[in-house]
Amino acid sequence: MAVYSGGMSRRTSPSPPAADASGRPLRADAERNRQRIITAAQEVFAQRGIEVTLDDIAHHAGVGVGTIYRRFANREELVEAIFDKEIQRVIELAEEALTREDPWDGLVHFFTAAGQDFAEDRGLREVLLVGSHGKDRVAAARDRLTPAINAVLERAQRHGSLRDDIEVTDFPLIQIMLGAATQRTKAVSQDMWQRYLTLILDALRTSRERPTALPQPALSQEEFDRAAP
Amino acid sequence: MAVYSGGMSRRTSPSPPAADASGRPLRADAERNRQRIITAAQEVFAQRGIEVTLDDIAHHAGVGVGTIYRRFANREELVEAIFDKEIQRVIELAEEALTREDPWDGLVHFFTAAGQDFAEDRGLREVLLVGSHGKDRVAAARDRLTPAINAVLERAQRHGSLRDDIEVTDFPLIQIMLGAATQRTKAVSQDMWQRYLTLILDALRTSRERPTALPQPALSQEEFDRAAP
DNA sequence: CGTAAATGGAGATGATTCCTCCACTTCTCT
DNA sequence: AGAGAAGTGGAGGAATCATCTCCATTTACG
Repeated sequence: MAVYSGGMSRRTSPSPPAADASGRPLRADAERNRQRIITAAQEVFAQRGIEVTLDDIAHHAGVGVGTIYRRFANREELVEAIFDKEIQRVIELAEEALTREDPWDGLVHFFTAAGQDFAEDRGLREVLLVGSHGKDRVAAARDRLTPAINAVLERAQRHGSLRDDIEVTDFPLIQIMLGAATQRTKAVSQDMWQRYLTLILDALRTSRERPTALPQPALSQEEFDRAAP
Repeated sequence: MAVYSGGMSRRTSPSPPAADASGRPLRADAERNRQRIITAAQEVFAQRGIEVTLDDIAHHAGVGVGTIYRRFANREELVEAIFDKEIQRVIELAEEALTREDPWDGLVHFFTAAGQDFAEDRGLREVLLVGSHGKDRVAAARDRLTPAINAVLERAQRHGSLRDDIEVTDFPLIQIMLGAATQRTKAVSQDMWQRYLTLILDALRTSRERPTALPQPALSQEEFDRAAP
């Protein structure tokens, strides 16, 4: 009963073929299954978080659990394999923001692009924002991420567009807040987080005369109820 | 090994003595234990959420699980008994906000008081904001809450201080976001949510020239890591 | 002090998860 | 083509964990 469903978002790029412990490359069918497992894990983690069972992932990949355990020693190893790649991407996003000409624009772009990644990937939120899972790996990633975020923020502050009292740790906390809004509303609207990001950006500006137009209409009471998990 | 620890915050008011099914009042020791159970449940739900086991609550109350099951048919019944009271309090907060003279002031006060309640009570957040638990009871409560919130918001909008594009469902979503920030930071600071509420209030104003001073300094990187669950 | 009420907490019951194991299938290489 | 190595699925062992029941014992109270 295969439920494998093919590619996911732009974040996916095929992993390089893996070799066996003794250096021998994987048999063709094994390699194919390995890719399926990785893709399935990305999708399932993204949709339902890191707590999902390996049985779920196996089922989604259309393989047996045994097959997963043949390639990954245990759950943790699979989780790492997936999120090393995804965390890397967020770092690139921050570095890229610095190349934008207008500092405020760079900041907005960074908050939005990261928000998009987090909105699409519950697993990524849980690993990178909530903590508690795979501490070491994540701490290392954060050490690369922090200076980049800092640069984005400070550049916008010198420029006068970002209020002075914002610091690095505000970024993950804002993303955590947006993630919570996403979680609560995603059953009904994928992009509600944009409404709240726009609000928060209005808060981050040094000053403003009028509200920025919100990109999403508020949920109706009925939608809000329907979205309840 | 009793761990019963006495009163909690202002939210506590002793429940009226309960009567047995046949109308007979409870024996003195039974009544005492019933109160202990209720208090313990409030405390434990508040600290660790509704998912805690009844064993935990029993232990915290210094009674056996059997004693809980003697008073409450099952888990769900206990949860309801606790949160009916707490939800009621939030409703009162909204109604009270309308009595404040300045509309913006009323709104700020309401968001803050509710934020405080949610920050102190993880169980309340889970029941009232996240949904998924005790749908019916909560839906009923929400029907009373909604008009009150609406009144608070509309009054501030007519007054010109609150931006026009905010609606009722923004309130619970903002509280959800603050709750997420609280959850992530509470191990290190109880009041971080105030920093982010202040930011959000700056977003909700129709216009402003300067940032409002933030009531809490940002977390340091080290604190942020240490706060990880 | 006798009796009805109340109690504690071990354990029955039922989920749930991770991971192992091995009879069987599928590849690959000569 | 056929032997042997590599790979596979998924039932089920082992561990954990939560709800709720049961009853020998303790406690309150007329």
